[in-house]
Amino acid sequence: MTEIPKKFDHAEAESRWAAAWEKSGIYRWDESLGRDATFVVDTPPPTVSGSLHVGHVFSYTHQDLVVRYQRMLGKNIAYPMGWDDNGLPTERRVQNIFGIRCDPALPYDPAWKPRRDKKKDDEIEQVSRRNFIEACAIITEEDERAFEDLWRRLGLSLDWSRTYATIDEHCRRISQLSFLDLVAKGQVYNTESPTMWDVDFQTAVAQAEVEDRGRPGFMHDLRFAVKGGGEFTISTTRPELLAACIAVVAHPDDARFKPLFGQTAITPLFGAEVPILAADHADPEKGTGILMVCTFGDANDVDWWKQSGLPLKQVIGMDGRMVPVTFGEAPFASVDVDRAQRTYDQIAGLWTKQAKTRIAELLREDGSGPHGQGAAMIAEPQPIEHPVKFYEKGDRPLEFVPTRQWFVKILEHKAALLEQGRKIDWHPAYMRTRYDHWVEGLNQDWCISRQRYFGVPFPVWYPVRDNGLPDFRQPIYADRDQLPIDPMSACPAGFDESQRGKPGGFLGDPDVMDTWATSSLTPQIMSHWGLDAERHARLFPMDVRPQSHEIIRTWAFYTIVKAWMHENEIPWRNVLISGWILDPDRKKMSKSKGNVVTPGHLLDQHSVDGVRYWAARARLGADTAFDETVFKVGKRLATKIFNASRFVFSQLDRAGVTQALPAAAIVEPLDQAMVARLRQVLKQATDAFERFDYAAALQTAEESFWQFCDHYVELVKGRSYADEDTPGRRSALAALRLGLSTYLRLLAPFLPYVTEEVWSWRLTGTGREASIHTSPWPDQNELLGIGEGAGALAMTAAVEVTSKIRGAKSDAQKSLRWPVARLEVRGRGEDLDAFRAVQADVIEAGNVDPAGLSLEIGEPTEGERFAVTVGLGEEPTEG
RNA sequence: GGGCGUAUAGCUCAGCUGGCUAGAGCGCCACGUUGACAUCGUGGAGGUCGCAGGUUCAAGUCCUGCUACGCCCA
Repeated sequence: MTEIPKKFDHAEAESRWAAAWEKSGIYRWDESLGRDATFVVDTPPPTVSGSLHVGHVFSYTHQDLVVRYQRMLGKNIAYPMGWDDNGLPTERRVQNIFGIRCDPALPYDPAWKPRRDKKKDDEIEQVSRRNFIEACAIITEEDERAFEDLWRRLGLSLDWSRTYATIDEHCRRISQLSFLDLVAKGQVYNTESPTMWDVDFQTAVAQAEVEDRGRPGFMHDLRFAVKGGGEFTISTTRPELLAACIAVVAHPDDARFKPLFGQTAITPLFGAEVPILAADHADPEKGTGILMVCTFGDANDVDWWKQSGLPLKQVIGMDGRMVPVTFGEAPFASVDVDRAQRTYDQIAGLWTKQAKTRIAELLREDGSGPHGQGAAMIAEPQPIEHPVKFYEKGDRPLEFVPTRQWFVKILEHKAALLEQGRKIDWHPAYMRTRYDHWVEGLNQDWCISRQRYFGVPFPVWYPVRDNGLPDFRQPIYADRDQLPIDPMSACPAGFDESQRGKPGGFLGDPDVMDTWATSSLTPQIMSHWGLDAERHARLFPMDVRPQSHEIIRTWAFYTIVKAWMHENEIPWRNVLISGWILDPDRKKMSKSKGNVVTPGHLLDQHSVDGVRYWAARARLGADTAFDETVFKVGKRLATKIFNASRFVFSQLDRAGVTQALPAAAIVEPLDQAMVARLRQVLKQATDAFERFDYAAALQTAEESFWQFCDHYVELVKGRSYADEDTPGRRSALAALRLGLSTYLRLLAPFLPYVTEEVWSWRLTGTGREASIHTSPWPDQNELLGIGEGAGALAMTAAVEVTSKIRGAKSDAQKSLRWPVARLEVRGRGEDLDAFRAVQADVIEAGNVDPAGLSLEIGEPTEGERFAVTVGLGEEPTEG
């Protein structure tokens, strides 16, 4: 029999149990069991950016609580972890750490090794695409290790044998399969069209990755000439796009400009003749009410241009500089070609910001105005604050640049996607509104191609025509059994490598997929959709998707899209949304704000159980302020569990009790009253967990456990200490063991280490009971055959009278063992009856002289059950 | 500008479909250590439940408006 230790060394216990759980494999998914017996979790694959903070600990603990409850119910748990390692965040880190950039034109250098010893001033090294990807792999492996170490320490009950990474071979295969399936279903297309473009990263981005940021700008009022005489003034924040102006528009109902519709305007400086037209998006209240349409200043320009049939004048390049253009050649017509060219040459090659300044200067010059009269710009530009679109990870505003991209059709499926959202249970329910709003507000198809390197390639080539240009309209798709492939190194069927880039040959698609194109498939990645139909059926649709609310529009949304497109299914039945960690000033904790707390020292100081307790107190969806005092409370609970268990087991040991005693042994009213309370707690905690409300389950279990310790255990000590084997002692021991065993299991999901530790002393059994974490969740059936006795009323009576006795001693500044010579209890008949049933235990616990006890029927004071008078004795009795 | 959420003791939070004389823990104050626990126990003091109206026999709980904060979207 294990000797029960005196102190709880949480750090030692944590490493010991983490290793033991891994060795015994209690968290493994059993592939042989069917869907109904299995509980499947679609865990967020974190972006392994290398930085960990308490926010991670917070939300991942939430899902683990639910998982541990389900495991104790006897479910076969499928709970894998994945790493979302491809994409821009990794590329950025790799560039910074190794001082490198990818140049896809360079050949692979097998001897090249990345170096970490570079200084800031060292020249950036250009490496081949394959070398660059190898460097990315090095970094992601390191980052993944750091995450895994933390997750293991946190006691997340993951099946580590199922770990995946979104760049690994299996995930590339599933992603490419998904792409080909969407091609077959007609849900994906490639086209050249203006796309939101980050000029620094030089890649397209999707609507979900775009955010509006309030930025200062200037409103410029510019005079345009009307052909044949007259003028008007437009307002614009982007005068540098003047050369790209293709039309001037005002609202169709705007009386001020109605006479101009159908006429032709002439742009200042560049002398372009452009139509004056009506357009609904022109806001009469904004600026002068009439505005220029450029290719492209904003999304309105893009939308309007698409249906206008007007030419495209692209002046912004993919690098964010003004591209050289030739006036006099279509589409850059001008009434004064020489002047237009002279003007434009002054901004060609400049960044847009510089071009704006230069153009503004030119517009101030005399003669730039309509018909050569005055300056085109009236007054000085007016400072304004306006929303500007940025890539969420970018530093400069997005531009609309026409590029060839792959898109998934989502705009035409809004109704179906909303319907899918309604089939899923959201917890809390109001979070579905976010999903609905996002779907309703979609205005672009999902752009899934990125002009990057560390990602999943498209399994696509393009035939090269006789003129040497690729034919994008006739893509050659890879065969399913070829996957995963990289079209930059593999050939399409019927071609050989010598034909790459040659007329009559082929070209590989150089782009990679958006990281969400892969992470939207996490259910399919785990289930091996498309590869293993039986396994898929055992796991899909999944039970729960835990995540936080800011990625409803991305991860949740895209996953719902894919499951619907592939199989007309929902990916999971429940979505659990965790809130955020706020700093003590209630600001969101984020790296950029510099208020991030890292979890390492918290775990050292407050123990894993203490930290998990803090996370478990936060209800789903609710943001929580970071508060270290809560960790202490959790650690205190763990200590309490440890000490209470020591007491109970030492009593059992003393009596030689090694097995659970029969239910029929619990005969004392106080013990039966404790069991009655247990019945309530069990129901409440179970109901809460069934609603995924782990926080409520914890609150119920915790509160009741403290009552168990502070009241029941104290009241029962007298009988428990008895030396002879009486029914009263046996009842106490049976109830203590039952109560403890129940509370330990109720608390096990929250505090896995301390509960396993004390469970292992005396309660470990065989099979499921080898670990508390696989032991059965406590059930009402365990309490069958235990009498109701005086019911819960008996406990209430005992607690209330005991509290009065304690209060009297506290008031008199005496110790709790100070003798009570006289105890008068007055109450109603039924309350007195309840008290009588437990009075022996109360007398013993309060050190009351039995001869001094008197009961009296009467009305207690308002709001209380009993009126109690306590007469303290003269001095403590010995022994 | 639209939407969602939150506002309850000094702090962090419970209070489900209205019945509370509004709770817990932390912190604070006082007292108490020979048998589970000082990583503790006992007791105590703390609130006109953001503001203003309304519904109701009854509102922290429902309705309307407002204010502050957080987030999402434009």
